[in-house]
Amino acid sequence: MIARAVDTKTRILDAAEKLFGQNGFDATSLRDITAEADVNLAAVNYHFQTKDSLIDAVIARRIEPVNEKRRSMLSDAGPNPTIEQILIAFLAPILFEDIKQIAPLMGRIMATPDGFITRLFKRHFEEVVRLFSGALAKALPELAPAEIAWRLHFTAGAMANILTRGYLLPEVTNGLCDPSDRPAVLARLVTFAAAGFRATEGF
Amino acid sequence: MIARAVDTKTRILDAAEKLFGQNGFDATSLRDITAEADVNLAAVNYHFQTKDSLIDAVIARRIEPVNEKRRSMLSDAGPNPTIEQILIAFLAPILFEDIKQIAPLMGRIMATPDGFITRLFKRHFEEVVRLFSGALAKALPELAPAEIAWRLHFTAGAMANILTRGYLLPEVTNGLCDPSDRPAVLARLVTFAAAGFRATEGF
DNA sequence: GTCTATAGGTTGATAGAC
DNA sequence: GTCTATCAACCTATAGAC
Repeated sequence: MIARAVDTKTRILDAAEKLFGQNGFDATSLRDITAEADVNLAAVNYHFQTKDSLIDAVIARRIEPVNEKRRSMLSDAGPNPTIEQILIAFLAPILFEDIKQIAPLMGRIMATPDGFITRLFKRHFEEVVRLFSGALAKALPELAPAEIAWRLHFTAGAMANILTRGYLLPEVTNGLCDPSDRPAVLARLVTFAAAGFRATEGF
Repeated sequence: MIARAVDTKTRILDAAEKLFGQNGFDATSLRDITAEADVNLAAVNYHFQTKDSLIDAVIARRIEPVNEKRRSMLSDAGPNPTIEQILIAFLAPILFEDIKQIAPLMGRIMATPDGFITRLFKRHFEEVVRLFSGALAKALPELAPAEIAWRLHFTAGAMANILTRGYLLPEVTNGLCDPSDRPAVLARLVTFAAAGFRATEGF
């Protein structure tokens, strides 16, 4: 009998992460997951009790490292970071997570407005959003707090759209845009968002 | 017997639109829809054959008027519209559709990456995206076409985030932001995105 | 911890009376 | 066109053997 590289619980988490990212939480059944993981159906309920609890575990496993990276990058930028440094600290950790194939999952979380997922979203993102709002408010003292919140919301939406629908860009532009070149995507989004943050209120 | 205000087919479309917007396409069963519409389950299959076909009908009914409004607003702005005019023509028709309660549906479409919805999305949006990309390219001749596409993608993401997760802003900011004030939201997003479009490439 | 088997509920779609 | 009744397929979750 060939020993497995990882234990059943991790196999389930990996398979669930992949399929949730690909097809969404609703559209992925526990049977899809156990087939992908090559484990028995009942193992899911043994390790995670319910499907909702599995979703929670899948998300929690990935979000905290991203937020930790955000905090450390923001901290590394010193006591008076530029807007660009703040935006990079906010965006780079999640954009570059693609390598581990978890960006689709993050995109899916951003794109699922249902109550349960929203609660997870708030639980894991609210604190880091407050941290970055504070940093941006310090870098842009002339901008009202509400305006900071709005513009961070816009930036997060742009980011989410890359994660969820980035693949559409090459199709619409006949290959002109390449969403898989993450450093270039990051540079573009930071340029765009930084200019947006520096804009004078009203038009 | 009290005559109904609208026929069964329209009642189904209205109920489906409402529930798809609220809870998503997957999470809304045909039984949910027929209960909301107060019609018989079999009526759905009689009028629309399949659920996918119903989804198509619901989306098609709303998207074309929005795109028509976009085209006419862009046309009304004359042969050399400003970036602000172009962005307003693109954003206002969908942001102000909220009054008819269809913004949740639009947000849901933007936020559903699954294959079938994506095909509908492309079918109904690709042409108008090309039209506005062309207008922006004309207004910003120094900007590479790929850059136009990227920045319109960012703007659409910000817009989608308002439609899908705008309700989070008052919660996170303790009521500082009011997403229901659509003219103010439009002004803010246009200010933000116009500055982003005018940004110099690279940082 | 892992399995088989199944309970118990939902779904989309249809057949056939009226 | 609208109804009742129902099918076949799917789902999550669990009980109980090993």
